[in-house]
Amino acid sequence: MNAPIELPLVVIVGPTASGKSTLGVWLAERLDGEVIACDSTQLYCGFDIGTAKPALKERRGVPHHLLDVLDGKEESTAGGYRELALAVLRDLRARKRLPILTVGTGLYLRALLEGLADLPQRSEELRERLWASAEEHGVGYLHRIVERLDPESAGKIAPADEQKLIRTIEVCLLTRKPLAEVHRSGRKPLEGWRPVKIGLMPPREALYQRVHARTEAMLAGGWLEEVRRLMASGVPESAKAFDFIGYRELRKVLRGEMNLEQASAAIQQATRRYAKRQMTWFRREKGVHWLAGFGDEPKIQQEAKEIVSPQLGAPVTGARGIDV
RNA sequence: GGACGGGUGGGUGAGUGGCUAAAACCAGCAGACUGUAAAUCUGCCGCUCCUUGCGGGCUACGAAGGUUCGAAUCCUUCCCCGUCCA
Repeated sequence: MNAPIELPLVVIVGPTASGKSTLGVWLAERLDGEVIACDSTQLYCGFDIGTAKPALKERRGVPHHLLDVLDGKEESTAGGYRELALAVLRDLRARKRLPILTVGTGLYLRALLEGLADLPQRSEELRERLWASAEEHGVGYLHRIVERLDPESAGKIAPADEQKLIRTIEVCLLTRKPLAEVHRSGRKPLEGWRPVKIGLMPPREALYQRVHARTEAMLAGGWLEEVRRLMASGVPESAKAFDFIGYRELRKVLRGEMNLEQASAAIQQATRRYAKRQMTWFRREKGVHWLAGFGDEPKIQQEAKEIVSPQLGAPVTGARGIDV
């Protein structure tokens, strides 16, 4: 298979509420682009307000991809996202449109750009058994198993990190090889695209203020009603999407375990922590042009355009970036 | 005015003479993370100094005194908060 010609791919990273969507649309309007959401929560149909999914009017006629592609009962995965995104990229290549990725979920971006090792998908039966015996045998049990199956990975995972331990055991059992070894077999990075990465990093205080204001606005905009409707429409309580920030708190409100005021405070706090984790992740992302502001600020938008524009014509130059 | 109960680090709150710069939890900060990632987990968390060590100094449990080799912990007075009695 011949390697396809490299085309530019705009990637916008940043914490929640930093204005990625706004900047994405703004750039798309000026550069013949289409937006591809890279957000594990915006994938879900019906989960709109709380996931800060851009509303139709905010999309301003710019096509948006990978919103509303799962129903509430399904579960997204990094590998699944990669497949979906690759299909969209093929489509945009054929139609000669500039893809603009708005990225909230760092893992999904990495899965798309750097690929994933050839690992089996999750196995629910296996996981259930592991959870059960983990509960029975107490903390440390899973870690001891990993030490036996894959000492190298065991050294990298904390004994309390059951989620990662289970994934490791799962892969070891299904592939009959240590995870660490399977990882060494390599990943298949994205071919045919040259990422141009823009990072939004507004001042911490200002970001938190936006998070607070946005939470209030979402609640005023009918978020609780949305949750009520989703529950009534048959999305099971156990659905993954109901564990997203805000959705879990608002379910408590509906169950009478919490009042709206408490929920609002809890949501703001959880969102702040989430934003912080995103920043930790994105700071390590290579080749990002960082901008110290919000994506809806004209100054920032202009700067972003000045970074992207020169990259559009240039054929096969390697992506250059400023590391922070 | 009287009787109790209480005032602890950013918050909640344990601690009743040395093992206490003070549990635990939360918040905060930093970090890890290849199919749950809006998840999961880790470290730090009074100030300060350096020869970064289970190191030194300083400050700290409402305030001021006192007892003691040693006090957040005991005593005295004062100030504040809560409940009850007048």
